[in-house]
Amino acid sequence: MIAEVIVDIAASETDRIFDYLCEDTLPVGSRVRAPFGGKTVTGFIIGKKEYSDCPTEKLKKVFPTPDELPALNEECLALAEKLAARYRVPKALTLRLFLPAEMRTGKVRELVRSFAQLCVPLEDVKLAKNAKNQLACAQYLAQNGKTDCARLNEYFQGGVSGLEKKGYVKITKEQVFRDPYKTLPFENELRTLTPDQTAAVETIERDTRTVQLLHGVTGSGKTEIYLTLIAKQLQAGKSSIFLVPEISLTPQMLSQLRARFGKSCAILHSGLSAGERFDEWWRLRTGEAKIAIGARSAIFAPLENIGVIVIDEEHDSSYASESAPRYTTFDVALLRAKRNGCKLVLGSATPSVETYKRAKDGEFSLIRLNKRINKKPMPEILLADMRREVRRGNNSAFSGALKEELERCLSADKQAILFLNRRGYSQTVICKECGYVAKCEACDVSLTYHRDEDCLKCHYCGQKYGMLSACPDCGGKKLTYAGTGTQRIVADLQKLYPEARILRMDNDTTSGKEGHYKILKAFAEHKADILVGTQMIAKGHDFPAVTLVGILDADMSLHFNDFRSRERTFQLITQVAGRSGRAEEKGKVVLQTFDPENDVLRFAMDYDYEGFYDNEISLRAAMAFPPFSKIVRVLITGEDDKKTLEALREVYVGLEQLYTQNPEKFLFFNKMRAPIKRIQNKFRYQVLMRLAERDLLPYIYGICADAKTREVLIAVEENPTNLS
DNA sequence: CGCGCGCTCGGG
DNA sequence: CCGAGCGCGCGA
Repeated sequence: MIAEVIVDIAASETDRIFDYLCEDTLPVGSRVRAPFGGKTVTGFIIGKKEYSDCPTEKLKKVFPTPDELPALNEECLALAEKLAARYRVPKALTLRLFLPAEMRTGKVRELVRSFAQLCVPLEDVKLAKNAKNQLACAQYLAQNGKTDCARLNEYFQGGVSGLEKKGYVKITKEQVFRDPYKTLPFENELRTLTPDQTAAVETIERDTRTVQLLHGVTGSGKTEIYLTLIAKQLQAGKSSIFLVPEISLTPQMLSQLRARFGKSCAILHSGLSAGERFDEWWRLRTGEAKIAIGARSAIFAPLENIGVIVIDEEHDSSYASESAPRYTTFDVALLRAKRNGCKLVLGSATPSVETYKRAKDGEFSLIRLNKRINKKPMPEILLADMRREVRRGNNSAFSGALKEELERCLSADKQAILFLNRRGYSQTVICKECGYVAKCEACDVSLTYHRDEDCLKCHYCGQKYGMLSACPDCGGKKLTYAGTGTQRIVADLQKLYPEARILRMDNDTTSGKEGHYKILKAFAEHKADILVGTQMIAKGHDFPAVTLVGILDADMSLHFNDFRSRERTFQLITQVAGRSGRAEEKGKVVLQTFDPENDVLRFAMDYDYEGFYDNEISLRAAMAFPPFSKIVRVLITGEDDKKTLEALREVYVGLEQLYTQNPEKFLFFNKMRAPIKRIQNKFRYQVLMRLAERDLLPYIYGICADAKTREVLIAVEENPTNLS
């Protein structure tokens, strides 16, 4: 038979079907080895047929890999096809998404092991006198039966192969699984839910819409709802996908899930060894495990007959892929949900504005959980006006209120978390006396200081503004650009509280995930009193002894040069506040800002998501930002400046034509240098657009795909999270 | 993507 | 006249 093969080479030139001869038994979806242009590459059979249009003498034969099942099922193939078309990338790239990386890199050596077994009685084994190893090996096999060849070779060097050659031993290849679980007892039982939770589960099951948004305050018991939905599907013989932000796959959560679902669940996360991850993937593929749990990439889990897909912390930015194909997890999840006829459940305490709008518009079902399960109030948030602190002569990073609370906290032998946000190197100009922030007149987005040109720029429209020498509002001269770094904070803090044990966690000092985990563990065990860190300490961790959270520079995130900065700030504060007072003691949060009247901070203080949303959505509408438009950035990067510029020109010509033909569909269109002109030796240019409708997107992808060359990379980013 | 072919340029 | 270097097109 003829196999239609996609070779695993990520290039547009090879992105087409190549016909090969193959065995009739080799199913569609199989991974194969295919002779291709002088050497042998991996390929995927995406179809089979009787005849090929290709001249017979050109046809070569593919040979199978030792996989026990085709690596890709029909749904995966169809989905890979769709994604390749949607993002205009080679099919090899989208097919890869469905496989564990280990399968491609071949780093997993223990996938198949050889097993030896005697095939004649021991008495019939006739050997030369000096063949001691073979004899010993045969005796061992007679006694122990089928044995791993690797082990036999260790004991009796060369013995097995000698026996095999003489036909006394049969060698079979078998797949072995590593078991990352200590065999744990588990219960797949439904737990007792609160009436609110039960109602939520029932609504989700009853509602006919595919997408269900679960909007529940922190501590309202969303996780138990997900687990119940999944457990019910499991009982009905259906599989599930449960997605969480990478960061929240903490050891506690993992053991909780394993205790609940045992071997029925497979956990795909970066903490596993390559081999373990690989085996977890195969357990899903074979159907031995029916629940896939993991970060973004787990949406590609090789499952069939999916009963429910859950995306927890739906608003989390880690759900957007940052390299080609730049898929959004939601889009893929929706495709899979529709294909499987199942529900897609999104959960968050602070849904993204885009998602919430769709829910309010009735496209998604909206389920609210307004009460915390333990009925405890949310921690109280105190606002510390940093302008007043400056006026009083306090130029430190700590307000009087924060110091007061810290002292109270430390003397009660409780723990505190100090949080500071140094996202990127955005240089926002802020007046320390009145809280004024320089913003673009056209875009209402914070301006960014550019040292090389000594000017302020808007990253959304490229407009330049002169650098300020004094605050235009109050005339103050105390204009600053950046927040204080973690190191400085820790040093100052130690000076203030020489007795306190302080831990610091940030990307510069803490190497790798292991390091992070160690620090968090030490803090959880109360081996320190204060934890200072960035974003990463905000998520998912449970520190019962923490009664105080300090947010040192809320303005940093609030005035980031991004249309989502308000939204992110609200999410951040809500999330960080959730770290405080998780056990008996009531928690407190001190929120330091130069802009105490800011409405986002006010809404966050009151835990008023609805208020925040109403305010934000009208702002977005007024400025025509998403979800009322689509921001598209075409980023062109290359090492050779000339060739990169050439590619920019070509893309620009194509896009400009699109623009002049459909001016009414564009809210903004311009080409410019990327705000960071060079990263890792690559020159960067961009064409920035804001579209009123999304129907032009395929053309944009098309133009960019055509202009792509070997040395110049062209990326299309939809609603990008940062514009550097 | 990686190879080989063929064209070009430079040195002998 | 020959050898190294790069651009282009091909691969089933």
